Amino acid sequence: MSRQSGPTIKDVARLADVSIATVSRVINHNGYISPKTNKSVQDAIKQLGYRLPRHLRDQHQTEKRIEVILPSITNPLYAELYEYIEQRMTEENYKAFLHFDKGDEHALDDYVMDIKHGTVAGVIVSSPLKTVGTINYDNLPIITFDRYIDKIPLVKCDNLEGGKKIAEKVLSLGKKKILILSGNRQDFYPLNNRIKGMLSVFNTYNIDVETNYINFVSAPIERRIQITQAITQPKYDAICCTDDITALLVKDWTVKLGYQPLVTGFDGSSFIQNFFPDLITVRQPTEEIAKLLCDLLIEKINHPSHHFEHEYLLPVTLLD
Amino acid sequence: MSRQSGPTIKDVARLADVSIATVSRVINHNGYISPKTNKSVQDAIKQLGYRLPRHLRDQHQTEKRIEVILPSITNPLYAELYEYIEQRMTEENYKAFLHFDKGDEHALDDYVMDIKHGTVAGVIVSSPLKTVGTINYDNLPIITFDRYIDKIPLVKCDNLEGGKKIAEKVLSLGKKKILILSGNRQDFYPLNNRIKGMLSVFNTYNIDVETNYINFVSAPIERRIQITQAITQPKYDAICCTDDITALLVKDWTVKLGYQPLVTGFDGSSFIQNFFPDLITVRQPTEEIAKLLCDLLIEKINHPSHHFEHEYLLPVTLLD
DNA sequence: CTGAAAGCGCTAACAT
DNA sequence: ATGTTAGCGCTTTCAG
Repeated sequence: MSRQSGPTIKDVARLADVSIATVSRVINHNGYISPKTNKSVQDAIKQLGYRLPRHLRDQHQTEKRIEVILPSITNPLYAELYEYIEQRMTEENYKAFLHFDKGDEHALDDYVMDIKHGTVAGVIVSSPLKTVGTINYDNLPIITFDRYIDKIPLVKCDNLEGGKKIAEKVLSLGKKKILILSGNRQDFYPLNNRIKGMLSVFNTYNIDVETNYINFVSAPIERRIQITQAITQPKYDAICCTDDITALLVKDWTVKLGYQPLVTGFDGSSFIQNFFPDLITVRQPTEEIAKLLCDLLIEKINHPSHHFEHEYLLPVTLLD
Repeated sequence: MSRQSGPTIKDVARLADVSIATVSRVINHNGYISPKTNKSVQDAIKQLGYRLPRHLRDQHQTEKRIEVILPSITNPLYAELYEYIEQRMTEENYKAFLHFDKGDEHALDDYVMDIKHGTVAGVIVSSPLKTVGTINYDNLPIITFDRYIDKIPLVKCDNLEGGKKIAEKVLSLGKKKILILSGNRQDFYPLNNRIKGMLSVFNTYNIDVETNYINFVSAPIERRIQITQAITQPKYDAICCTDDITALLVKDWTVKLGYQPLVTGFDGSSFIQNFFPDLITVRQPTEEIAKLLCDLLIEKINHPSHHFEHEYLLPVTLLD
């Protein structure tokens, strides 16, 4: 094996005139060390610019790793969520690592192995990953944001309530002919809670409502095309989208088409709040979601066999 | 040391009835292995769900790491840049890791050590990090996006040209009284090239131009406040901002103030192009920047002593 | 409080 | 083509 070129504890030990065991101890604040040797070792470390190599940092859990798997950070919702997660995890002395879902449904297996190898402390997922039959996920330190994966605890906002609030708002504005547009095929069937919430209200008032979806594609350009196909004529009073990005695209398209229905979104990231303050949408409490995800995960890391709910619901706010 | 709980190559070896060396060879596609043993080993690996632990994956460079240090991904420009970097690095069989600049100016040192330990392959930075005197950065696999850090090669778009294009556009629209507003104090002094470009054009035509800046703060809310302080009266024909986010904030504020100067931005991320198609701005070629960053870095990893320019300039497009 | 030494899971000569 | 064995840099008993 090629010898590492940076300084090792051996070098530090030699310089400080102690054994490598002692150096190890001061690095890990382990066992007792006399103030005197401590100082001389610290000095040697500084002088040589010594640092524990990464691979040993996670072999020995010096740096507790959390893997975060997201579909993309191009959507401000996820970008913000990740930044909050990263912040909180840092506060709690963990280190977050971001991964994108590459369409490999079995990606989770690898992380599970890493957990078993003791080399990652926990995982946060918000991608539609699959579970593998032979593994028991019950006591594993994994938490999900808004995705159902087997028995893994899930955190999400109250989508049903959000859908209702949107619908009520739309009704209060006197809209009668409505399209519910899902920005995502998966969410369309089985019907997701946002749509269910909207429908429950609309149906109560016998409102004329249609539903449609566009296939999920991350590139806005392609979504655009699908939207133009879904909305060809100005026949709706209001178009209720299941996410903000779709809403913005719809808004843009309808303007071009020369008609201006009410368009509503869903998610309400800070970015959207700041730069599209006029969009009627529902705010997912990103910061609170991140906090809860982290806190639950850490709880699960420390007490694998504690009882966890299958679902944690966070309240939602209408932005109008 | 606590024994790792996942299966090890030892287990695989036992099951496949070969030596651990053989298992190691099939894992690393090293040396010669008979098709027969290969198969039995592969089977054993599958059966046990064996996986090379992370720490060994990077100890032995099985997975070549690239560390990417960014200020934030809350700005779509950086979010997109990172996604492109991540994509390209994956294509090239590297694995990208995202880190946020935590205000620790000496963060680079740690990465340098990791490089020397052979445990990270390269680094891409876009944060104002400091360099440490004792280290020679010349042949180190580090590349910068739009930041001057000592002798590290830098990739950026042609900010000077971008500034000129913006100014020409503004003039062509007949604007006479202009404010150049920097969204970032650091960029204001020493004057950055975007502003220099604008000024060079405005001055040629003897246009009445003022300059101002707001202190950089990532939270848009705080920026808002600063903007309201910078722009209290409708005295400008046009306000040229050095980034899109600031431009959006300014636009929003001026509307509220009841006057509508021409507002221009800078960056032109896909997000902005898609959702603010009306904003006059300059497009940084994010994808090309990412590609160049990656390609140069990989070149530098493989040929540390090749000659590299100090600066690589990518062309810019006016979006109007 | 500190050092010697065994061991971690793996890779890489060196044999055969 | 495969096994044996000596490391790798560090942590962790176990003595003293």
